[in-house]
Amino acid sequence: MDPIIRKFSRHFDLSDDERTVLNGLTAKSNQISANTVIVSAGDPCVYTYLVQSGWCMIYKLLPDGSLQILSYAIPGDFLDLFGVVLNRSEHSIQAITDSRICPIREEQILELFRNYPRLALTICWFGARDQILLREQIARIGRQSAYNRISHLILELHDRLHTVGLADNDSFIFPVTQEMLADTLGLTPVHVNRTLKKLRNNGLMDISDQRVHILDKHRLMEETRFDPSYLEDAVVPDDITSQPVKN
Amino acid sequence: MDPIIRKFSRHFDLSDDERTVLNGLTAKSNQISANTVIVSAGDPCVYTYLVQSGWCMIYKLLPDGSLQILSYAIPGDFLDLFGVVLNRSEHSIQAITDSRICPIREEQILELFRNYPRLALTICWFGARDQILLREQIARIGRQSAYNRISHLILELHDRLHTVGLADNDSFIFPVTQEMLADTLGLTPVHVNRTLKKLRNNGLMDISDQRVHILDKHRLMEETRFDPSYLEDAVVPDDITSQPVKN
DNA sequence: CGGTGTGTTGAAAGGTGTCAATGCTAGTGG
DNA sequence: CCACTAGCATTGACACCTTTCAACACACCG
Repeated sequence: MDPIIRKFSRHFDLSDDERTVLNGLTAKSNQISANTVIVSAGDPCVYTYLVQSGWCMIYKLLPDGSLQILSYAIPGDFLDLFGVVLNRSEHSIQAITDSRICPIREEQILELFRNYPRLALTICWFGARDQILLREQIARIGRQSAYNRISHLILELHDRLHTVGLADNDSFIFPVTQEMLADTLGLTPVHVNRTLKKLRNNGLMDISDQRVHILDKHRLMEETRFDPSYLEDAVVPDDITSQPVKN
Repeated sequence: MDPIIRKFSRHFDLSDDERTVLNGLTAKSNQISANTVIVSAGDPCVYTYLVQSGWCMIYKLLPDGSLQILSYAIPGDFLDLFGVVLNRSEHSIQAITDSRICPIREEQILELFRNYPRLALTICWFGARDQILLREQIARIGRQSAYNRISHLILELHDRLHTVGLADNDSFIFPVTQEMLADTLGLTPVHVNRTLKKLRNNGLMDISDQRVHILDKHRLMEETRFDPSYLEDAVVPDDITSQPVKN
């Protein structure tokens, strides 16, 4: 089954008509190699993308030359879903690994809004979820120690990856360098390194060789007070899902 | 003219039909007093709100007891616009000042998606803008000094308030305590106080008596490297705005 | 084989936090 | 009208988490 169908199906049962439209969205995809810049800040927003495989990062290059990574996109995530209603992108997007992404034209999204209100609403749900992740990121950076920032982010990623079948119970492939972790969490690479060492010595997690090993998830969640409820799926409200597809 | 009409009109010309629907959204409004909790984390999402007057804050209470303010809502802003597609709220919302807010039922938003695609898309635009502000907040907290965090936030708020006529060229009412500023920017109240003093001594801005005075906007923008372009309005794409209202 | 990116470690500096005390203003109640 | 309190702003001294600077190890790769 096409990933996009699976993604939307999580929220309600699709009609045949809707399946056809969604399949049309992902008819073609592009293979891109690691470090490819997909969207550059200031670019006009013409496409949104569905990540089929690989990791991407959404980031801002600040005027002082520093880098702030805002979020990571993993398979199943949309890149810049709402970008299509904006004139130009305020951030940049880059592939971290070799990736396969599926470009979706602005026009195709608008078509959903015109004629497929349930799909349009579901897209809003994806957007709402992105917002939740951004808010969680703010709370991480704003009010937690380096130790907890890293723990919390790793737990979140583990949960997200597990949902799409890319993590087993205690490990996953993690193509993020310590420097990128630093640029994500508002730290320095050096301090990330020291903190990772401490996490390892404490028997909580081990990040090495592009792989995260969660050594003691229970204690990790307890010490970080990680509450994964914000990652749960929602269901699109009945009163619209039960509507006929077209008005 | 009703504020909500003005808000949507900024993006395209409304049909009479659309005006009627929008007016219906804001038919009634509630006066609430300062410090009222409007939404509490964990609540089911039944309403979104349009702020007509006053300031509100969106925040998270963290498990360790600390507070992270995520964003501020000023008149013309929606509170929790996408909340309606979620099962429960992940954050809390509280009035900072006495405020007038206009509750909008979930069902009313869904109605827009069913029958008023242009309005639904515009709502996405508002959501996209919220996302941009959240991302900017991440960059502020993650990669800037206390000095620049405060400057940047104040410049952003000044711009936003100016847009809705609540700031003149160099000052605005600012009902935010130093402690709240600290909880917004990931600092301590003590350090906020010292930093404000430094900003004042440097002749950049003065915050006192619930009011911000911008003393030297040019230098402030230069030192902070503040680029307000992310605050500009976008226009909803022609190809949907030129569509008939109903399909 | 040298170059480059990444990880690792040490020492020192510094921005920010912590603790604690004081002043100020508005509001409350006697 | 005056205590009295509560909330907020302000300041000093000191501790500490994090940064900065620098050096070195290691793996990968052309």
